[in-house]
Amino acid sequence: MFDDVIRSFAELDLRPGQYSVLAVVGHRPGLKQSSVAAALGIQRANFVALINALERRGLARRSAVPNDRRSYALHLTAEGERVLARANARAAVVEARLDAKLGPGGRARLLSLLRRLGAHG
Amino acid sequence: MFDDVIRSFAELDLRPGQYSVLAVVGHRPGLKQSSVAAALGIQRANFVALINALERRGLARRSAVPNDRRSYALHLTAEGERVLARANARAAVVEARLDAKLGPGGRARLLSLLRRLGAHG
DNA sequence: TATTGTTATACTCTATAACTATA
DNA sequence: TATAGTTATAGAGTATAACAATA
Repeated sequence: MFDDVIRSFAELDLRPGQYSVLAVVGHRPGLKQSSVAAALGIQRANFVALINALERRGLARRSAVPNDRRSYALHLTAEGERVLARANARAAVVEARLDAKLGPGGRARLLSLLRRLGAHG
Repeated sequence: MFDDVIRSFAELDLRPGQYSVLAVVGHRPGLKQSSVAAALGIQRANFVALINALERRGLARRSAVPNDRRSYALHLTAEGERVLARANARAAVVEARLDAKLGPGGRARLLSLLRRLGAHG
């Protein structure tokens, strides 16, 4: 299933981790670099190369934060928004395939069970 | 959940992949090295270091196969059986924790849904 | 003192190509 | 020709320590 996701994004030259960054930054523009990393469970040391690559490709950009010269705020470029939209479309196709396999209500039942696994205690 | 498994085996100095090898070889002694690798979805090139480590620790051993001098048959040593038994006990504890989180019948429902995800088509 | 971004480094898992010795 | 085991190598992903700039 994860390989299916990887193949699906490969045509956009996007790794799953890169897609998750685009999705978070697209949904909440202006978040600090380390906040995005934390939201995705990525350590900030490892996040640097990730955001570097997206910035080099012109999909995301760092911008200065007023009142805190240590931080960068992250935004998508117009091209980044376009790539994110195309990736979302592909993700929807993968999800539809999953739903077809799981049957009606299957996804909700699966997510409910998986949430319990993550519950603390 | 996977981190829980890793922590649980760490006290036996066993990685999840090593445990899976012990489990397969313990359950079906005499399988060829490449059959065990294939059964676990591990490429034979990467399996070499894995089985080397288990053999060096005295948990598993390679033995000659009659009529095919290319192959090795894999078996557990007495110590390997003991470590496997202790690992199985720890795995049972982890499983009990999972069952407690999932509730009655939860595991069966979860496995049923996951099996559908793996179904071809 | 603590935090942000960064670099360097190391370890695990995985993937591929190529070799050898057998079949 | 094909297969079993092996070696070498490279790429991701991830983890920790340490540093400079800033708070």
